Amino acid sequence: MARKRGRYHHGDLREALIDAAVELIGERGVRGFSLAEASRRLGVATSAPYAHFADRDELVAAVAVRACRRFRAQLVRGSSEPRNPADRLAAMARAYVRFAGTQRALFEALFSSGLDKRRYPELKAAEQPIDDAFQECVSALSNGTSPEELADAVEAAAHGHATLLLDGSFGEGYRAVELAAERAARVTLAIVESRRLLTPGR
Amino acid sequence: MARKRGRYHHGDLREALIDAAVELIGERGVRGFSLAEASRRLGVATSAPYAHFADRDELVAAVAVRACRRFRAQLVRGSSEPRNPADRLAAMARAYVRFAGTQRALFEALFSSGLDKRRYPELKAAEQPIDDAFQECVSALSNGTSPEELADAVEAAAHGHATLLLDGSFGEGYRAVELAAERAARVTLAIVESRRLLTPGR
DNA sequence: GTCTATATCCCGATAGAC
DNA sequence: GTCTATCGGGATATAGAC
Repeated sequence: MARKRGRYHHGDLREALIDAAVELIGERGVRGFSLAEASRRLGVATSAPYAHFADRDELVAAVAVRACRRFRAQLVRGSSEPRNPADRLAAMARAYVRFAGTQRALFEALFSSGLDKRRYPELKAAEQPIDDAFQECVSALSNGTSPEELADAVEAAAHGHATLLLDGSFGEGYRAVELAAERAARVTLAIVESRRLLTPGR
Repeated sequence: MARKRGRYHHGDLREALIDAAVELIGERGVRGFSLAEASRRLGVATSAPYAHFADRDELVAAVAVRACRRFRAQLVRGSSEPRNPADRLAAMARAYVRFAGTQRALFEALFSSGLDKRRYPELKAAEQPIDDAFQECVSALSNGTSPEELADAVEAAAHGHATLLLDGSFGEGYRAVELAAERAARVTLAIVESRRLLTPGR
């Protein structure tokens, strides 16, 4: 835990770099993030990171992997209290948007990094639990639709609200986050109620 | 229209730069776009663009403005044929996703550029007609909800499908685009049907 | 409006010492 | 595992000629 102190890292530089990356992305966005500046912040040589990451993108991918875990945790926690399935799903959508609004850097690393995810199988693997969380939450009310389609629909709706929130469409600040989250929750309830329309094939 | 020909531009370099930017963004994403390379493609000096744009971001913003116009046109065209309001709205959501899938570069310039839109009032102005298109389409069925909330909900749902599509969540290629577009259209119908849930206040 | 030339800066990545 | 040193590349932006 000797971060930002001396010139030498006897701790876990790998973890420290991920922390620094999150900070930097939070301040300037993924676009303005560089390996060199992360090193400077930690007081290590710009070559030091290469002992832990093959290149810049690999560090960003590591941030994304961490994001997946936190994200899933927040989704599960946020949706645990309501009793009935529809409300749980709506709470999950709300948690989804709140995560984007409050953990902007992590959300960006996950969805706005411009990374080619096909090149990072571990990231793909880390994303799966997020989908799974929706699936689980949905399984109790799949009557009338395939669970996959309902889960995907809700996830997409939440995702849309989240990204538009980060784009400024809901305004700025705490109020904007809550507004977007609430909207996403309501849309979720609407989708659930009319879920039979999601699979018109039958 | 003497693009890519000689060394000197007697035409409209400003427009040519926007064209080149669209091409480049399409090939490497916004992230990998540079003013310098756009110049190189056109065979002009790297300093030439500065006669038309203050900096790199201003060119990207110009691309985004063009994107707004095309986007709106496609939304309006795509949603003009169905007779009843709900189907029109669903068609608009479908067109939204198709635009993202087929005009990737323009969609990225608009939503994944990392631009601070507050700095580009003309861009804000150019975005308005897109919201308006949804508003108009929604006005015929606002019974039970405020038109704004219904329009925003559908827009967010479409946007979520669009961004997840570009992220690869629906797979790659033509099939993926149509799948995502169809899903967005169905979700729209579900939202419309249960739209009274969007405004629980009353 | 465009060119040539240039200044500056930053970044990614590697080599070799400790 | 980290440092020093360095190479090579590319980008932004300006100055001044045509």
